[in-house]
Amino acid sequence: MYQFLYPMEQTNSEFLRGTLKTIVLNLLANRERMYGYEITQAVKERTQGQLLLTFGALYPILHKLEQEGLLMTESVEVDGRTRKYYALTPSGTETAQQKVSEFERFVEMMRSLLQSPTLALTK
Amino acid sequence: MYQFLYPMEQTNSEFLRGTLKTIVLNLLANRERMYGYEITQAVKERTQGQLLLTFGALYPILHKLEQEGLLMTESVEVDGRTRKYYALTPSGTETAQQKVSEFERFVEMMRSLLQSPTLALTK
DNA sequence: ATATATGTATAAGATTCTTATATATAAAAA
DNA sequence: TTTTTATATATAAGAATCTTATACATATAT
Repeated sequence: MYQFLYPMEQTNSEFLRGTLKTIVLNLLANRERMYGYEITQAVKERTQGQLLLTFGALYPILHKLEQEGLLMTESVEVDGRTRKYYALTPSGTETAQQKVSEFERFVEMMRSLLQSPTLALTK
Repeated sequence: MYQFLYPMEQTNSEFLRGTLKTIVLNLLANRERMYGYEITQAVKERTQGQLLLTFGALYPILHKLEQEGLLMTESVEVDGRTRKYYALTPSGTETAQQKVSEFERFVEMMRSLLQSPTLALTK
């Protein structure tokens, strides 16, 4: 009945800015192919409802990634409606991996900026 | 002569989007008060030249944080030029700490989205 | 004399996201 | 049986956030 036993706090954190492409590419890296609605549901599940990726944000991203040659599409007719599948191209697979490394590097950089110097001997 | 022995790779990563306020607030949390130019230099040093915070990004942030009551300013005349110091208000100190927690939560959320399900038993 | 370092600040433009809206079918609940 | 919820793709207006360019000004090093 209820999807979550406890209401989850939603993070529409400003930190998300600039991470959505990376999220989409990496979800696709794990699942062969997905369609838009499926991606929003996967994001919701994996974050326990913390992150709700909206269509207004998702579709422009999908279209841009396709245009950049990182995704390829395949349209399938289901129940009289067109379902559009997205899958990584070889170039997209490579980019997905690069983004993860870049993210880890970014996190380390942020930590060096956020930690207090008394704890870290920064001079 | 050379500030860095090895040329550092610059990260003007898209991940930075939305993190600059957090960075500025936390630099100020460690140093009593700082002026704009000093902040750009501190960012450069702490990240070994990886992140170069430009003035075009910094000043609008400082002004906005002041307007929100998170920073207070003090102008000092040095060599015929006005140097404007920024310091955290009590509210700014609180926000700085909150941002760090929020960032750590964000990183965990990102990891749950970026990791491959074969490694992580996601379902 | 020229370049580099120090210093504050605005403005035009690009990118990225949020919120609102449009369209449409199927299943479940009231 | 009517309404709500879930499923499905997509655009557009607007807000927020950064990048790049520019303006102004002094001091020091080359």
